Amino acid sequence: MKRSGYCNEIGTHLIGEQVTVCGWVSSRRDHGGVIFIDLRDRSGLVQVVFNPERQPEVHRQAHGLRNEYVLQVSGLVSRRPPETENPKLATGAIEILVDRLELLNTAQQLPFQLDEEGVGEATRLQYRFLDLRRTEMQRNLQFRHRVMQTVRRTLDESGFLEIETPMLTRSTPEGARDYLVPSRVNPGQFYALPQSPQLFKQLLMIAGYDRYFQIARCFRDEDLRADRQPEFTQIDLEISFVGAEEVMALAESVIAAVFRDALGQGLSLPIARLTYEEAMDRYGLDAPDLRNPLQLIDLTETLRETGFKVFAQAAAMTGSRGERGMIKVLRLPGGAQLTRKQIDEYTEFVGIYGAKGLAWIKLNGPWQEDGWQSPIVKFFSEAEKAAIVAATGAEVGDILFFGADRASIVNESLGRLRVKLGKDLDLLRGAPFSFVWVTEFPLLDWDNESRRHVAVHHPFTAPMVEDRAQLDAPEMEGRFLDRVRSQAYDLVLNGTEIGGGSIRIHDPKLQERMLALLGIEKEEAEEKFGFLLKALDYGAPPHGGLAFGLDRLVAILLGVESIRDVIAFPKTQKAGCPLTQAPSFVDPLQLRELYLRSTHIPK
RNA sequence: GGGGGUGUAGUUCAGUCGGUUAGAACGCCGGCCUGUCAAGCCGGAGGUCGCGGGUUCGAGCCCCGUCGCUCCCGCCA
Repeated sequence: MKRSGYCNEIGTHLIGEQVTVCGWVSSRRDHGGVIFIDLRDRSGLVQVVFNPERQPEVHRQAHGLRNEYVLQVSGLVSRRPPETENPKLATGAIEILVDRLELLNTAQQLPFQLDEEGVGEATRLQYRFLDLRRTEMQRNLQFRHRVMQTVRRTLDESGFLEIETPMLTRSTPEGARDYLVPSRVNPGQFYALPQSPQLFKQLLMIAGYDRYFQIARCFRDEDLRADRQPEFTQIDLEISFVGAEEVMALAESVIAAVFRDALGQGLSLPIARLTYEEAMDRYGLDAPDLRNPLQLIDLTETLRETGFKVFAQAAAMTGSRGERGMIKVLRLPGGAQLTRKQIDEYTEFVGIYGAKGLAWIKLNGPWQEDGWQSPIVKFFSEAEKAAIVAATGAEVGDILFFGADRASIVNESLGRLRVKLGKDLDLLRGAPFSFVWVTEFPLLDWDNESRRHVAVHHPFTAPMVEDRAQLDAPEMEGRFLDRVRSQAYDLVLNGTEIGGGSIRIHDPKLQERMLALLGIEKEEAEEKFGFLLKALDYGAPPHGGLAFGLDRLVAILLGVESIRDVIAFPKTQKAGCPLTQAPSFVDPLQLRELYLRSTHIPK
């Protein structure tokens, strides 16, 4: 049952040789006389030819072949006759003249055609084993493999140890909802599937392993998105005796290796950087796509005294915890030609993010000549108009979009509008892949719902050395702590966060203080992750690390919209698997063994 | 939990104002066909219009409910 190679490997160098290939019938063209079949395997296609004059018996056999039948064919590699070469095919210069045909298996008519575009995802996932035969999915998963191997090799060569950590672990506070696994031998108790190997990798640093990595499956029981699955894969790494610079440099070297090996492209290093503050100021989001030339401009000071009440009120706003009001503008060059309908659609769009409206000015001409078309322009003084032009550089033909509200609403709504305009109007410029580091994230954020601070990254992230004193000042408790910066960094690719990490706290006193600021009681901390706190007491080295979202990274590099297209067996938006029908009800006996009873009442 | 989109043949879709027998392409089946590669020509089969209820003389189309898939908000690093 030997085969001489993959279909795609049969080339002109084998002309005159006898070969054997195995694969699926991708298409057949039966002329009554000569029959052509494209035989497909994971490598690609090769045309095999059944000629009645060459092998009448085999030719007769070939009449019965249908799509997706599984064959083994042996024959002579031959240059195609002149005028019949197919330049669209890698193997298009040759064909195999079949002498022997073995029908390894037949196949029913497929539920969808493998070469059809736009087949519904429900059907594709239900028959994923067929969907995965498609060229695109073959390409995606083979590319993903290449990325993973490159990561492994690169990190191995950089002295990293690949170490596995438990999948059955314990629930941690903070973060996402856990997937729980009941313990049979410990009635009433549960494991949690890991949201990430975070605590374990810190323990490995404390244990002296110095450089750890893992391509780790992570689980989070939250609602899904196009770039979010309940289980996903992280390239997780951690290093001892380093600062943020070393971690970022290492991460860059990994990404550069992926570019070189998987994409065959160079990547110019170092990757550009922005602080969180700069990113929010200019782009309104912490993951900006720098291919988009549009920027936000802060007009809060310029228009603080304006007669337009909506703006003036926003500028005067001070939130309960120090969140300011803000006026920002987004200038769209050439945007004066947007229709009223388009503007209405953008107004509705920013409403999704909490904006109460979207003020705009079309610059049909200079303001001095009454050239500004806008529902709000009548409120502005001449000085304000001049200042708006000076601040934005706006020219005739442009449109200005304004946001005025709490800073978080202004930034998010205009930031998202910037992204949407970039997509709608095809504004993205420059290289197809644009990386940027975003650094100096805030350490803490105020959560209004629970009335306490929460960690922006996670509770083990170290503050910036310069800001440490603010944390320790007792009078700071519960006040404006969102101004403290952390040693956290995100790597952003084309406007999507593909990796993030931080330098961790290795000082037990600081870790204790941090937990106190997060409102986690000593007892609770002791119970939930006392093991980490204890470990910090036994000689914890300074350490830090980072994790890449492998699914997102691969999806962006391949230019596919959804990470489901780079995962072999993904789940639907309701976290189900149409192939296996998971999740499912289980036998009551299984539940009894686990000391469980469902409270669910079927409708 | 909320908002938007969508569901018609195996697949992708069309289906007018509510009106007679629900169409097309591809696929499938049969026949013909010796250089195709989107093979070609002739013929044919194939429908619980997601599901349930309602309005109507009459519903793929209107109304109510429900389910699936999908995009987004909330949630989630």
